[in-house]
Amino acid sequence: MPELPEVETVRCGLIPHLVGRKLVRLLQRRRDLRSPLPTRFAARVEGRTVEAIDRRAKYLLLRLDDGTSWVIHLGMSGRMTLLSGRDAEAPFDRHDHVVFETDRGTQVRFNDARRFGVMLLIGTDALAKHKLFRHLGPEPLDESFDGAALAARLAGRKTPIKAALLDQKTLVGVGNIYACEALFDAGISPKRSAHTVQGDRADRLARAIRDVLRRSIADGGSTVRDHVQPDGELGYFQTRFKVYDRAGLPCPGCDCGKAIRRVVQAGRSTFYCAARQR
DNA sequence: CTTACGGCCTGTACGC
DNA sequence: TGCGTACAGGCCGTAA
Repeated sequence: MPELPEVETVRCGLIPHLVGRKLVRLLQRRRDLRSPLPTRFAARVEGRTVEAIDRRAKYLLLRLDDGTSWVIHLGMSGRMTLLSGRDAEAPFDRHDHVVFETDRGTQVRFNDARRFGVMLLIGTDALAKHKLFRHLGPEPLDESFDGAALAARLAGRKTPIKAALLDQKTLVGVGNIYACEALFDAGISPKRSAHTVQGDRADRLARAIRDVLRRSIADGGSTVRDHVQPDGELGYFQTRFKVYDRAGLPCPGCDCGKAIRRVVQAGRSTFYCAARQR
């Protein structure tokens, strides 16, 4: 489900309930996510205190007090929901794969119908060198991310700019929705060869990426089908989409009067306005 | 090194 | 109603 804004929304929803709390019980209801859950998972988590929750790319990082990071990726359909009191006694859904509780009685359920999600326990020192993290590009919301940084990552690349934005080696956190939206906001065609996005175009695109991600976080992310905040609230940024999933509707950006088009690039739907985006 | 593609899963929407 | 198909917010491994 989640791109950067959805993961960030989940992170912020979990922090008040988990940071400083001891994890007292973990139930593993099935092991076979994208990769198998950690061996002796419950024993390695129970009794640990969560010191912080960070995010790198689309990964949540629960920092435990024994120097390990509990790495969680939500895949396409993963959710983390908080339950307390009576609600915590509700029967499990068939896709509630991992359930855990804190010393304050808060229950967290990790639900992931498609099982593209990931959970790992990795020593915090070793994280940056781990194969899942080693090749990740820059964080778009870091202060140092700007047009020049983006342009440097795009130099020499012949793939379409849309595909380059989805590649987490270029930059992290952008998925199909926000790639479409950012390209629209920047007025750049998704088909343009990535290496031609330099100078002013790269400045506009870097700014558009940062803006769209920030505005979505402010709205609690986008609830297209799966995303819910940990407290059960929906996200609302989908009401502000200008092109994503709007094929055939009029372009909202100018008076071009053209309809939003849908094409397939790298196996994913791209939505754009052929008049406004060059 | 880069790029393209199949595959991983389940659920849902749609056309017949 | 059922059935088949296409598609869905991600990413990995492989091959060229």
